Amino acid sequence: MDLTALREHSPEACRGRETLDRVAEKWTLMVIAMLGERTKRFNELKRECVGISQRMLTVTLRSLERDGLVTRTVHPEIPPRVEYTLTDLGRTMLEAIEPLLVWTESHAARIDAARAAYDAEHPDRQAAGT
Amino acid sequence: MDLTALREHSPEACRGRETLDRVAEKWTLMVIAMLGERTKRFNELKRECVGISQRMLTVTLRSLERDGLVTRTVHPEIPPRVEYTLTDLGRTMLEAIEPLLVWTESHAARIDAARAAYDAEHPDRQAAGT
DNA sequence: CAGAATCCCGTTAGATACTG
DNA sequence: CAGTATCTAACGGGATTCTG
Repeated sequence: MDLTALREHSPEACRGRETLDRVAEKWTLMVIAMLGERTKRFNELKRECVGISQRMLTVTLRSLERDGLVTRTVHPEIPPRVEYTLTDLGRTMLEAIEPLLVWTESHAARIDAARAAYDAEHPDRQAAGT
Repeated sequence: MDLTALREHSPEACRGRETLDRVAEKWTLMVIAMLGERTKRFNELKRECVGISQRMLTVTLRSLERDGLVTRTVHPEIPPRVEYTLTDLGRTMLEAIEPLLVWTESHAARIDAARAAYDAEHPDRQAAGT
């Protein structure tokens, strides 16, 4: 893999890093993963993204829409119904993060163990509020 | 792909989400990517992770070390030399994020375009300080 | 139901200065 | 060189209230 571009100072490289930042935003991966299953409504996403607040879901979705990763469809009904769907671009991103999601689930225990071991060996270095 | 676990409230699911958070920390992907090339020294990483501050690199590396993803080796010389290397676990993570890194580089332009288009169509909705 | 708006606090992260 | 320490501004993000 060639990562040369990430280190450069060109405008393209900056965009690459910005995109990396977007990926690294707290709820991006989670929301994309959930929408990867199928089109979903606001409250459905809210229920599934355990721990997300209403506000952050709104902000995240708006941001994903802006980046062309998610489509927002308002159905003019009462009560209102709004559906969110991955765009083609969003689906390419989903494919790109699938290995990471799988890794996350299958290695969580090992990381937990490593963390405990580290904390046991470095009783001094531990952060206060963790 | 089965993402059921991410939605659950079990301890394992919580660990999964925590691991997702760790992955989504701002500099994690970048540092892992850079170390994926080879063992590197502190200042080398600092130079390559454009935009990172000394403090954030320290914090990120310490955190990665704690999670068993990176090894820190101090060579007792003067001037001091400290080297960082991916562990086996870290290398499995590197493999998991490679598709994402590639995606990031190859789709940055499209995201940029989508963003510009969105901003043009929604002159009202734009955030102030973006 | 699906938000928008407001308030407000804790954490994050940059800048700076110091050290083994 | 490879950090640590401190101080502070900025931002993220929760809780609450209000609306079409």
